[in-house]
Amino acid sequence: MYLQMDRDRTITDTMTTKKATIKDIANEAGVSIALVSFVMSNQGKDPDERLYKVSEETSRRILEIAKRLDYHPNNAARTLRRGKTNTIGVVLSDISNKFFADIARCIEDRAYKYDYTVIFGSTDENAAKLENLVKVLVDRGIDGLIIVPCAGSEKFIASVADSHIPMVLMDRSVDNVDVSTVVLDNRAALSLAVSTLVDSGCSRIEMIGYDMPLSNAIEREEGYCRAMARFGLEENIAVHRIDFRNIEQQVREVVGEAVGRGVEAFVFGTNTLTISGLKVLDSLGIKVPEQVRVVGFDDSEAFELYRTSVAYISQPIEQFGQESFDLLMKHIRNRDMQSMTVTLKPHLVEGKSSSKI
Amino acid sequence: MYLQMDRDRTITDTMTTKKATIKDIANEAGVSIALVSFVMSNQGKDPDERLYKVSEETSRRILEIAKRLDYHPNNAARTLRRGKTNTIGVVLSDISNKFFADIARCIEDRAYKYDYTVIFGSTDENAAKLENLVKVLVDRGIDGLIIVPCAGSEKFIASVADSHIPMVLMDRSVDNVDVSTVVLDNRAALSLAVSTLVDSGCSRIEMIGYDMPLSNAIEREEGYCRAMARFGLEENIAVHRIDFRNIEQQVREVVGEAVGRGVEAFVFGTNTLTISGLKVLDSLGIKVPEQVRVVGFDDSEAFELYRTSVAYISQPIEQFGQESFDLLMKHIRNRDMQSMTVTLKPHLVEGKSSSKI
DNA sequence: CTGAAAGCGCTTACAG
DNA sequence: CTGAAAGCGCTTACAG
Repeated sequence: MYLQMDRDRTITDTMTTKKATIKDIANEAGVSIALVSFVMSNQGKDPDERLYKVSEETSRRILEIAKRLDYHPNNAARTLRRGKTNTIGVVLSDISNKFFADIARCIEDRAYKYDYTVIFGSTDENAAKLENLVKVLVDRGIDGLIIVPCAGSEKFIASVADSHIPMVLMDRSVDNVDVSTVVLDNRAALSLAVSTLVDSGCSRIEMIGYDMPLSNAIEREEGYCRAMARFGLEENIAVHRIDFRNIEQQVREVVGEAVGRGVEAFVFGTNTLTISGLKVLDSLGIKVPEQVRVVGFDDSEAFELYRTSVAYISQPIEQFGQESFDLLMKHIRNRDMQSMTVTLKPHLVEGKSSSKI
Repeated sequence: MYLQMDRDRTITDTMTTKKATIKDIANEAGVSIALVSFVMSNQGKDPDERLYKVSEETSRRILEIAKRLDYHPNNAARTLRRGKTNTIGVVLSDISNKFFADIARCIEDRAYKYDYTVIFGSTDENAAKLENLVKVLVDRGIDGLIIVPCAGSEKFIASVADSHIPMVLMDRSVDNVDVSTVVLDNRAALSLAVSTLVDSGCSRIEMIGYDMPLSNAIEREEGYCRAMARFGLEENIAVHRIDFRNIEQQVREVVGEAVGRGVEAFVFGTNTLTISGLKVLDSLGIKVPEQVRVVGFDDSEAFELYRTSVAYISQPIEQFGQESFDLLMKHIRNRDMQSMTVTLKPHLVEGKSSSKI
């Protein structure tokens, strides 16, 4: 019991031992806090670029004391003074979704390199949640935002753009808003998917996508339709739009019905839909690619495992993360920069299910 | 060109229109900034708990002006004054790994509820990176840390614990350090795995885990060995330790060799190993469960898809996130709290590959 | 080469 | 019920 109390007292003591500040260093070194601040802030800088010269000896002494006192600049004070947080907010659909988790990781790495901190938020495709998240982040004082817009958030996105907070949209674009955007060439992606299937002898190819008014969903549909038309398969065009709140059941119905009609191949519009579709096909006892061919979307460990593996459209994840971050940095550094759109190229990963038999 | 300039000027104007502060509100309302601050900080609070009473009318007027001026408290100033950031750091292995991504999502949701912001960092099982990340986060001034320790980080973890920064370890424990921890009952998990396989008629069951001195890896091995012993299968015990930097190749060798020896079943120690193992089995043309049975670890969309699906140990992801966060909150609120360990229960998700034929 | 001082926006005893 | 004032830790002209 006594031991316990001693231990607690020690904890409290340590707690009240405040962290060292520039004031402590200044006292110890017998110089002004201004000098300490200056030395601390000009560490890595090229001597010629420094505003003032500090004598080698003083500088060294200050640095040494700082080290001894285990000095760490107070971030809040610095932020308050500088008006810059070195933090960005990243608002995406769901960070537990593999596609976004992968991108998150790339952004994290890149931000770390640039001495930026990133705060993630998931919207679950809910516009109210997106709005709330962005507000919280802005209140926190982020320097910029990377946002995956969701259906219904268009007006709010426009208002954020108007407020001139540095911002980059990712994965999906929003019409009539002057904002930088990083997206996939979705039409090219679906064109790739259709071509592959046509090459392998299919003509009854149907698409399964989301029933959401999102740029990427719309463009993927368009890409599918155009590609089908290009191959003279207009009459086989069929797009099934799935409500993302009820994926499992709807995919089951759609796939079951389509297979019954003798469809030869499916193109799925997202990774979640692909997984769901493969499960359904499996449970129906339908063999891929023997009975039905499949082209999925996004990388998934599942695709490689699925029987002799399915083919899928692979998005350049790293580029998504990097380009979004880099573009945001540019906007942060130059607030007057023109907004721009970066379009990334997809590529097709062949699986036996799409190749010629 | 002129239009362009006009546009830029507007941007600049907007930019220099500074955000409203309590001072602006005070001026507008004809009261002191102290009063404004007080009103703003006691919004939701029970009137009886408020330190002072402010006249209804004044309060309402201030709130109204705040709203009109779109006032948002400056986070940096508040933090500087309060010495509390309402931000926690979460350092995990790799946020793009499904297991951690899922947990991250749970922590994010929970933190959001409690008005906390969370900053994630990935270590890639690299102790130096972990150390660096934690230092950056502490410099940023987080209120607490959730850490997935990696091999080699033990001493550093101990030093962080000594500094009395509120901290919770997750997924893995560290010996001889007085720190709260949330872990899976790994022995129970492997016991479940082995029992299931024995039930389905296997006796030549081998385990494939990581070659890492981590508590969870060690406990899973122990769990496997004990369970095998309990069933009188001591002589069949075989644990294969994989170097996590070279998973693919090593798993290929180990699995290939074991199958050659007529092994009946594999227990994999993590999701990554399971995926890797299933790929190898597939590429070797070995049918699961007909030729070899498999019990994997962690949920993966891939498992359900894998042929007639494999069985796997499912970890309670939500609890991992929630318990870790809640425990950390307790430590933040009560700095003298005794550290404690929360052990979560695994459960087995049956797949046809493990069930009796 | 170095120091004194103002100020970033907020909170919190203290005084009335 | 309300105000004046100090101070959180830092940066940045300004002055010498």
